[in-house]
Amino acid sequence: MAARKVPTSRRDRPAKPALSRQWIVEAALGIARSEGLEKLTMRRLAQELDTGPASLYVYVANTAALHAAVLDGLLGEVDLSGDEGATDWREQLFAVMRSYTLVLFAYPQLARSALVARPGGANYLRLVERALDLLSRGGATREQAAWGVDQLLQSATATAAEQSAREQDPAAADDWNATVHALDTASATTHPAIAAHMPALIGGTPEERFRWGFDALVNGILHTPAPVAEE
Amino acid sequence: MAARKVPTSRRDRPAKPALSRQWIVEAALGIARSEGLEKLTMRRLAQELDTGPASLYVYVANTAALHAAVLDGLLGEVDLSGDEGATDWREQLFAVMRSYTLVLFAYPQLARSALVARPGGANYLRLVERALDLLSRGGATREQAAWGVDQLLQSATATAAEQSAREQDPAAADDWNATVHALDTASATTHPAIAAHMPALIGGTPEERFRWGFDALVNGILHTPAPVAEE
DNA sequence: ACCTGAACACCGTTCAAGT
DNA sequence: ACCTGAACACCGTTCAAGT
Repeated sequence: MAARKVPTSRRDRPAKPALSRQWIVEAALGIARSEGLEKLTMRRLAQELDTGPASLYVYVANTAALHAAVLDGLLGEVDLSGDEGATDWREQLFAVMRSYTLVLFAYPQLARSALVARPGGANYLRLVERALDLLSRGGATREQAAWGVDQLLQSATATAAEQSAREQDPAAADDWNATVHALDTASATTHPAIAAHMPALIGGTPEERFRWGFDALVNGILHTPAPVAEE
Repeated sequence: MAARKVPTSRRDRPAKPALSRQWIVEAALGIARSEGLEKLTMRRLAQELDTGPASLYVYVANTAALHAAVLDGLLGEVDLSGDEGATDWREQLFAVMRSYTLVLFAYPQLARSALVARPGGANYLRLVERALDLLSRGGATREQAAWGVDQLLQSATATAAEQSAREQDPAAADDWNATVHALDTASATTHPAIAAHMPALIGGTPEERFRWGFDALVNGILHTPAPVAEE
């Protein structure tokens, strides 16, 4: 037995591979997948790669850039083919947005960073391309499609950020319960509208709400004229 | 001159006031206001209050609870009266959502935590109450109003999170520019839809987009039937 | 009951020095 | 050019000890 203690968390690897941006991002994906984004720190990542944190800065500018790279990689898992059986553009678009949401769902906390630092990678472009095409097929004008895709992606991202945080983080779940309780016990005299809408406010499965939100947004996009841009 | 060095950042106050939850939250609001949410740490707050971080835990469970308390305080600044001149429910609702967005705008990074940890305080309830009432007046069913308010608040919160991060954080602004550049240089052969929608995709003022997004959402809410809850 | 000092277990990032 | 040890300047949270 050597006197030097080897960090227990490191499974033995055949050999220490050379550092490279690709290898770093892959390792980062692994940590995000298995331990969550909040554990994906420069120090933790360096430990996984058998080096010191300073070494990573040769390939990654900072933590935000690391998160962006991980997000871009994950967007590759979004299924753009849509529902193959459906010829209906709406059902195909729904399937794509659902797949996008599920991908963000699977990696908690990443959706939050997607809201702030929008991805601009190849996979994000593919997603936008596909959504634009489907909305156009649905009869949206150029302006409606362009701004509508923005709304749809933002809505899906926000839903994933909210929902997945709730499922993973006990504190966030407590917050949600507190909100439900606050709505539930709001006095009928001080908050008549809340009382009147009560079963509906907290009702519905997440799936029902997601589907309705999608349909409402798509209907609104198609029926609301956008200001036409100048030449 | 005393030998003991007084922290330079502390402006001299008449006397050290007794700790209390209210006083702590007020000091926290001050830091969030002047230095941003990311500077609002337990240690920084303790320093501002002339004590050690451990003392705060008597009144505040953890950092998340602190942020939630600050957010709840800020929601008190939302103008619920709406546009007094307008008798139109839609314009009033727009004014309320706009005010909500502007409040979140003024305190960068707070919108992000609002997405994850929904506030459940008195000010949040007032906002929901008002929005429900206005949507009902617009002809929404109970289910449409209940789920619609959720969508409207989520959309406004996400917009604020996105936009304010972009304005405050140079790194987030860079990300945005990178996204714009990626869209702009997307090849017409590999991404025909993006190329075809190009002026619109990055066009429009934030105000135009916000207004259109609001109208699209409201129109969708009113024209999309929601599943009726059981008794 | 309230408050505190000190400690534990972490962070991101930089930089001079090595190879 | 790439990699590193060590340091700087921070974090949140706990806990035993004080008042």
